[in-house]
Amino acid sequence: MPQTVHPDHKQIVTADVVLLTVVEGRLAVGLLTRENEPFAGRGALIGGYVHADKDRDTDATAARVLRDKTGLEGFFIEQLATFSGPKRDPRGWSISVAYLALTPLQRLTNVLGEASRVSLVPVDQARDLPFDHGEILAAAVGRLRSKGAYSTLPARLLPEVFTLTELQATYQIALGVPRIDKSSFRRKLNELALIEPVEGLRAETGGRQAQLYRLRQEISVFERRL
Amino acid sequence: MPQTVHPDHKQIVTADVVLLTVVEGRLAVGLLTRENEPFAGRGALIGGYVHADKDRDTDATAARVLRDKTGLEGFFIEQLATFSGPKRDPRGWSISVAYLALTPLQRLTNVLGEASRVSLVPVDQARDLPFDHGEILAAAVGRLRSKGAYSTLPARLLPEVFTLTELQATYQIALGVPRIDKSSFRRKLNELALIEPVEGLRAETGGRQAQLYRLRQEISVFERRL
DNA sequence: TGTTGTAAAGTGTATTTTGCAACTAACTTA
DNA sequence: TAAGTTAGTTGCAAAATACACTTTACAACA
Repeated sequence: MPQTVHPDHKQIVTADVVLLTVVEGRLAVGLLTRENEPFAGRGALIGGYVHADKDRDTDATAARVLRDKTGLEGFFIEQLATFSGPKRDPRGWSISVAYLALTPLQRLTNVLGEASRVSLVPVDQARDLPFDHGEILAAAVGRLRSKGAYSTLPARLLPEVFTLTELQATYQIALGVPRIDKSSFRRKLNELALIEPVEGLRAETGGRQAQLYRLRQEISVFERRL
Repeated sequence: MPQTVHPDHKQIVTADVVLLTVVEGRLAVGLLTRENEPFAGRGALIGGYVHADKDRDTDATAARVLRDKTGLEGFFIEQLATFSGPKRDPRGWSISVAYLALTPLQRLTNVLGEASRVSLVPVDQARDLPFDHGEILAAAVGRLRSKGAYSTLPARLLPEVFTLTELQATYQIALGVPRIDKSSFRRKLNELALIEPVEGLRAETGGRQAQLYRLRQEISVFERRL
């Protein structure tokens, strides 16, 4: 904490959101075409200035920015890390608190038309992002991959109600692994009591109907032994 | 990232470091007696303003602050999280990038005398810290506890060279568990090839001399299955 | 209406990992 | 040289996990 007088440097303080979802079995990031300089016309993370007068904290900035730019609210969002330095923004020394947001694709359908500026790009094709957004995206994907293995993060990529097959497929995509064993996966879900069944079955496909489940919101991170 | 004109609010941007070590078998945090208002005379985390002109990024701020206030360099340090809001600092809306630093107690001996302003307080006795430093401390301890179980973080609380018994004791303290099984602990260390023996034995105590080891720097985080 | 295709859900078991306890080794002290 | 202390190893039972296979439930269609 400050020991000396507040220095007079004007610092750019922003929040940037990495909005991830699953498109055709692949992780995709929501990018916004920039209207203003710098990098006007390029696709970048969803971000904006922190407004000290109206934002309770940077979490609120992230939520506000997401709401303003997509028109939607209630995303799952958590703080990722903070990026800073003189080079990352051509306007000068800047600091950006980055957030990871996860959403089912279904929520975004209204936002994706021609009219909107939001586009979804597979994460492995999102190259040459402006600022240090490539680095921020890599950190977000890394967080999802590593924390996903011991948390319910990947479930946030699905609607509130889902089948176990959908959940497993989503974990596989989020973790970037080819295949998780079905019985192991379900055994863990039961042991940890992460999910609970809800009324109703899902038909959709040609076979047996699947039981629907939702997250039991209490638990989100579980333990590992040494 | 910014879409609009840079707002004119002057935001306080700081870095705060949670310096943890082990004192008499317990986790302790390094606190600094504040010289200036607000909270002059109280013990607080080691922090300072980000200087956009001389700090490469906030990581550099944290390292600089730690060096300036303790006179020491080369601490293990990693970014923790960022705290912000209008209330946490009485001077106004502020944002603080918090860092977790770990050190062996031995490194601090010169800094702890009467002359120095650094004091070590057991983490469970560090109550009523100024600003939101209590919350930041809790986040740091939480990070060490959770990430410690699948990383070499706890080893950073020891000197570069250590015995396996010391390492195990340190893991137990860092993770806050009463006892880890000796053979399981050593089996894992070997499987993961986290450490390597160095020349020399440690006598110290009344029994058999212990082989000395150091971290193999390549690996710091290891995996778990689902 | 019975056969076939498909996906969900459950079962059995071999294998791996872990936890516990005892044991051997090396050194100090008296 | 006997007793005390800590380091390091080993064997085995119990638990957790991965893999293959079976059963259940539904749709489509001859």
